[in-house]
Amino acid sequence: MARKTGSSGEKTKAELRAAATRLYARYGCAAVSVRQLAAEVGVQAGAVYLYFDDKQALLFDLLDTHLSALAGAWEKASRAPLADPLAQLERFVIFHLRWHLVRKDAVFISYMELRNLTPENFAKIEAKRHAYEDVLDGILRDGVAKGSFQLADTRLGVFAILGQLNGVNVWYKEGGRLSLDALCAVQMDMVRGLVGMSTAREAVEAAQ
Amino acid sequence: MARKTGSSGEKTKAELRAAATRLYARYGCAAVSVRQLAAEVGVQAGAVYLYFDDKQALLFDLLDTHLSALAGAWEKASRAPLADPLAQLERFVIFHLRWHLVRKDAVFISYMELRNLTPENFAKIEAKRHAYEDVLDGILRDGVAKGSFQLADTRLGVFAILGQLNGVNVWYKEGGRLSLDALCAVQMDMVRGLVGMSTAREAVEAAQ
DNA sequence: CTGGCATTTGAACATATGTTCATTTAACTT
DNA sequence: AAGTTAAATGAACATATGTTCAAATGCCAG
Repeated sequence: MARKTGSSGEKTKAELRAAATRLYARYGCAAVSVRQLAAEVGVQAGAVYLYFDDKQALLFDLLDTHLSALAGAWEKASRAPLADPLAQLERFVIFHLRWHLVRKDAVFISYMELRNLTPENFAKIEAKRHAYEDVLDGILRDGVAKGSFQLADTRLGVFAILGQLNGVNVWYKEGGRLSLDALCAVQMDMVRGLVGMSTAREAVEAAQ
Repeated sequence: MARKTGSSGEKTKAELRAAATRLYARYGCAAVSVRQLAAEVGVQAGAVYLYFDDKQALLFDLLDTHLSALAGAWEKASRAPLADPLAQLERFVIFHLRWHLVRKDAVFISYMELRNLTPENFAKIEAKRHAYEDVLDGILRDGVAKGSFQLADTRLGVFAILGQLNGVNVWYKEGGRLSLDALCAVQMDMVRGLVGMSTAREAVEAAQ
């Protein structure tokens, strides 16, 4: 047996990407062998090297694609200008939650497998992540400048908010006791408090 | 060569634990071989099996020790009764930050290597982590019950706060622009806002 | 129907892996 | 000084690893 009936290069490559995302998230990149990955797609180990130079290139491809897609999606979502810092913050929070919650595996990998990148690849990925963090930083700075937010340090605010939001990925299960909309509302409520806008009470009452 | 001069079982075991914590945090459990670990301590691979049944047992030992120590430390730190929910919350936040910031490697492992545990071991570790989360949940419930905190959902509050605080472990470097005390103050400030106590403005002004 | 191209195999390579154990040496007891 | 115990070796085992490549097969244009 050699070439399979109905085979296509792009299809196999896409399947490899998807399988790698799934397996790396579940077991870790180092714990998944090329043979396991290939088997998941129904192919021999050697076939993987037709699409990726080596294991490192595949990992980098996954993270790089993920972060580029994130940047693109935000650019699209933030096209309409908003004057109010709180509205900007809300747009960011909801975008972030929704985008990340449907990409749990990729998100997980993009944080956990950083240490398995070569230094050059690591630098590239970090630069993209940094750019995304700067988006939120800009919103916070704007809010502080306009007197809407009270934050002693916007950089710490960025990490606090992203830490809070990324935590959701760990425990949130679709179809649980909380709908996605309700989740977003509660999270946004806490973020609003975090940045020093104390409209929390009204929001709590509205949610009850 | 067999037994080395000045060797002691407890010492070697402790060194193995320390080396494993360091290496696992840096490269991941699956990516560190028993030989690498042994070499880090200046010993042969076989020696590792005098102290741990296998790789899994070593990993479990690290996580279990870590979480037990956390529980013990909190019990000690929280002995004095506090009536005010905000004071309780402040005690928790500062305890959490200080305890975790000097154990970065162990903390990192205790989150990242969960997936490499057997199901039984995983369950044991999760139970301990859950117990710790319940501490914070209790504080939040108390604060809500007494009308101090405004939170739509204390469980989500737990995850939000722990997410925020654990994020610190990723970026905080000792000797950076922020002292540990200043860090705690800013973080507590944001937590205060998050739970709906809007004393943020005064704190910001005090910090300036 | 045929020839070239795209796609995949399967075997092979060198090396690394987790784990076991008989053997050796150091330290402690008497 | 002799005998016992504690600590560590180093070689061996079976298997798994990432990676390469000539050969084989399916697809499509002429």
